[in-house]
Amino acid sequence: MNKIDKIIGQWNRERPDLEISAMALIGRVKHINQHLTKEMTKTFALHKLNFASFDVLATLRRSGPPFALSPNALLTTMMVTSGTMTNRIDQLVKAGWVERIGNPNDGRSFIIALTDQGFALIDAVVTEHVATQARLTSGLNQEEQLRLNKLLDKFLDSFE
Amino acid sequence: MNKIDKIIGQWNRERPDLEISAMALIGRVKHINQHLTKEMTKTFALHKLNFASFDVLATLRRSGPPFALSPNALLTTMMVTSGTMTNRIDQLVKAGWVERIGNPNDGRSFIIALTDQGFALIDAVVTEHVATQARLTSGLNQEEQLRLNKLLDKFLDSFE
DNA sequence: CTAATTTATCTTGACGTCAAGATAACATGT
DNA sequence: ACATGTTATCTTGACGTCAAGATAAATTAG
Repeated sequence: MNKIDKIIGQWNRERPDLEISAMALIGRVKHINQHLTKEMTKTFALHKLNFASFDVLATLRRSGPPFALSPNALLTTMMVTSGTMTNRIDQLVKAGWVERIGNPNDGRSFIIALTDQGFALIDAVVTEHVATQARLTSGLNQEEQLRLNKLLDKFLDSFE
Repeated sequence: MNKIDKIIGQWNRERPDLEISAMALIGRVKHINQHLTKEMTKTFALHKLNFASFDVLATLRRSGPPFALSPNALLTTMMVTSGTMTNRIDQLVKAGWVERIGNPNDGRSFIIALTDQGFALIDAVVTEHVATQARLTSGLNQEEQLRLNKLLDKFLDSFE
């Protein structure tokens, strides 16, 4: 009898007219996400990073050489607003992990490039991060993870 | 080939040493949660509510008569800090949906009680909310939802 | 060549949250 | 009684985010 089950029980008692089967599913997704986020953040904090900064560095790293993208490309990938992106970049520049490089062919635009320190940092952090993720999912065996992945994939696809 | 698959592909190319199967699973949970939250928020916004306010009103409503709980009980249930709770309550009091009622036996404590307007509001909103949730999960059939629920439940239980 | 439009990025102000600590009342041991 | 510790709630300051709009450069239409 966990937290979600208790909530469902309360609603069934108070509002038996409502068909709330979807609520349990959505509630579980929310709680799982909350827990995972909290735990992953701990790994980042060990390197003075927050989730947002990790996200930017990781996106640049996995984009491959030359490890540089425009702010616009970054905010599109991460689905955040331009204001948020500017803020994230400012912090990373201040820390010396990325730099803004002007585009000679377009006075408006820049590319955000990993510095050597930024590259070294994200390469180290992502290794730990992957280990954290493996630990967080270890409560399910290989076969369960596969089935869960398939269902989540279908769920996700249904939104488009 | 969705967004998650693309990220996995990039990591496999750039860091083939990493075993990143957990990343896809966690990434999907994150994206699904983000989408669900965004959609549910729209329902709340129709009634000038945000997610936080809905959460408080719904917790009071489903707790049953007399539809009142202490701030401490509320923040424990919702896993937010006391500062967050004070802020949420202040807003709801200002809007006239809850009221702070002092405890004659304990000068420190209050209970937060739904007003008649608050009760009427949350009863209406939750009905719409449940319909929204049903729509958001309609991409999976009954059997798939059941299997997903079971897997999520096990996943969630593995955190304790 | 100029004016209007589009594109890329940054700025501002507001919001919800948290961590840390302040405040005030209650409970307990001597 | 009184001092000490505990409990319940609120306050403050900082953070990350967003929406709206400002700025400035590039593009397009006439």
